Formats: sequence, C-alpha cells, structure tokens
Amino acid sequence: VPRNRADVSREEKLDEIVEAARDRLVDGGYSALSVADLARQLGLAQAAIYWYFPTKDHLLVAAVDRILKDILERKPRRGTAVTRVLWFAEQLHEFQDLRLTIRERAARAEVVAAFERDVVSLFRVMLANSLSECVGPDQLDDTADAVMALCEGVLLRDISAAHRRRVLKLGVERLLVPAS
Amino acid sequence: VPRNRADVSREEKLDEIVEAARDRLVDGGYSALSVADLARQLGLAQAAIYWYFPTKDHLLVAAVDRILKDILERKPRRGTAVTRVLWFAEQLHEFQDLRLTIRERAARAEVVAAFERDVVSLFRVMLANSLSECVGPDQLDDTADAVMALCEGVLLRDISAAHRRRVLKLGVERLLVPAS
DNA sequence: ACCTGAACACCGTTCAAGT
DNA sequence: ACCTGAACACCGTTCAAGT
Repeated sequence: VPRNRADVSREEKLDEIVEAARDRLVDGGYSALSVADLARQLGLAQAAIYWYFPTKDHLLVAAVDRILKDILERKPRRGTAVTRVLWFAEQLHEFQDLRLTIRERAARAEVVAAFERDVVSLFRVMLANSLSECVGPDQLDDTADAVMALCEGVLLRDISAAHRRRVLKLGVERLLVPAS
Repeated sequence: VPRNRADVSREEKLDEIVEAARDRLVDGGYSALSVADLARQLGLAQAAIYWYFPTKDHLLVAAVDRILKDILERKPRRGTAVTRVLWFAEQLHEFQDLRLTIRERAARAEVVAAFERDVVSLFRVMLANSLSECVGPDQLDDTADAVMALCEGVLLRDISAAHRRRVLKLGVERLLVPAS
C-alpha cells in the first residue's frame, strides 16, 4: 500500500533524502552511502529514491554540494594572502576525503565529472582572486595552479594539523615570492 | 570435481592471479577488480582466490605493489635535483589513480593502510635524498614535504602533460630556493 | 506525481565437502 | 595443500503495478 505524501512538498522530501545522504557521507564516506540502507532509514522502498535521483551518483553530487556550500558559508575573513590561503586549506581539510571520492567517481559518471569541473574552477577563481594582489598578472595562472596543487597535496597526506600548517606556510611563502 | 594443480608451484599460481588482477586494475581501476570476475577469467571458483588472498584488499596490495615496482624499475638517471623531481613526478602520473584508490581503501583495511605508509615513506626517502644536495639539512624535511605535496597535488589534477610540467617546474624551482 | 514489491544481475566472503 | 559448489548478506537499478 504505497503511502502517498502529496501533502509534503517536493522540496521537503528531496531535502530529507539529501540530508540523510549527507550524514552517511560525512561520517562513513562513500562506502557508507547505500541507497538501500538510506531507503530503509527513511522508511521508503529502495525504488522511491530513484524517483528523485536517477542514479546514486546524482545523489552523491547533491549531498556533496550541500556539504561544500556549508563549508564555504564560513567566509574567509580579511588578512594577508598567505593567511587567507592557510585558512582556506584548513577549511577544506575535512572535505578532502570527499574530494577523492568525487575524483574517483568522476571517471565513472559524467554527472560527477561535471560537478568536479565546477568545483575545481570555483576554487581556482577564489584562489586567483586572493593571489592577484601579490602576484603579477603574467605569473598569476601558474602560481595559482602551484598553490592549489600544494594545498591539495598537503591535504592528501595524513599528518597532524600542526605539521600540515607548517608545510603549507613554508610552501605558500616560497611560491608567492618571484622566482630568482 | 576440484582440479588440483599440485604440479604447478605455488608461486606460479600466485603470480597468475596477481598478474590478472594487475591487468584489471591498470585499465579499469578498482571498480574493475572483481574477485568473482577474476576467478571466472582464470577458470577458478570464486573461493579459490581466497586460498591465496584472505581479502580483496590483500590482492589489491599485491597487484599495486607489482605495478609500483615496475615503475620504479625504470630508474631515474642523473641530473639536477629539479629535473630529477620532474622525471619522478612524470613516472608517477600513471600511478595516481591507484594512489587514490590506496588512500581510500586504507581507511577501510589495515593491510592497505600499512602498504600506504610504506610507499609514502619510500617516496619521501627517495625525494629527501635527491634534495639533500641543494637544501640545508635544517630545512630538508619541510621542503621535502612541500615538494612532495606539490607533486601529488599536481598529479591529482586532470590537466595536460605540458601544463603539468610547467606548474611543477615553477613550483619546484621556487620551493628549492631559500625563503626570503 | 509518487511510491511499492519484486525481480535482475551483480558483489565479497564463508564453509562444508571433496581430492 | 588446494579447490569446488552452494550459500549468505549485501549491492544499484529497473519496472509493472498500485494510489
């Protein structure tokens, strides 16, 4: 006997699913995000999820997008370019596992690939903006790429927050100095 | 009717499995490595694989280890520290997808976590060795970490070989210059 | 429009049983 | 020591059928 929740708005139902997916993702990663399990928790049939998301990867994108928006909500305050980059990297640390998930799924699903492109270019723009005041326009692009790579590489490693911060600081300071 | 291949040495049979796993991994990634599928290809029952590898992750480690050893076989030639790092990064590029797989599985399986620690420390030693001739001993550790992060971060991104090389070159050159 | 129940074709892993 | 067959408890996805 399919219960029909025509009374509840589409947005609310969508929100419920994304929120549940988000929770799973945050504390268990991709392997903890199971459509079957999610439906069970929400008291739905597995197939119900597919009414809202044609694919598990679509759900993944929706959930990760929400997580990311939450992180970006806490806006960087003013400061030098170096401190702003450090702050940025620190915010992204908790996002790194999902970053890798996105990277891996992007090879399998076009939705995820498109999402990854959007996120990366958003980050690059934000970073280039931050750096534009202390790097010449001719070197801005490559410098931004190098700083971004440094950040992602540092976040990839499983080291202490203090160690991470030290390496990032050293790296960013040197990268922001004109080549000798 | 279990065929018993007591005539074939254990090593040969092990080798056969690892080789097949390696093939799948190289051109399809982790999701293409299926114990069931592997057994099918080798004409074995699924359970037969488990006589040699207690877990899919054990098989993963064995296969990735072989892939990595093959890459490291092509030994870096002499040159400046910068060119050697560039060469190194280029070699590792094809390994990057598997690097991420290892990173993700490490959170789930201790075998993979141990393997990751070994590989990372091996790389760090090689890199520190290369850098020791142009970086002071007091800054060697952090510089090596920064260079390694830069490499991993650059490899993470899906950009052209030329772009990658340019960013790496700029980054490494600046990182190897004493801070101002 | 929304949801169910049941099926499909997969997984990784375990285990009693055979040689 | 080595391997099979069959089971277990999962997956993601599809689809006819119901309200």
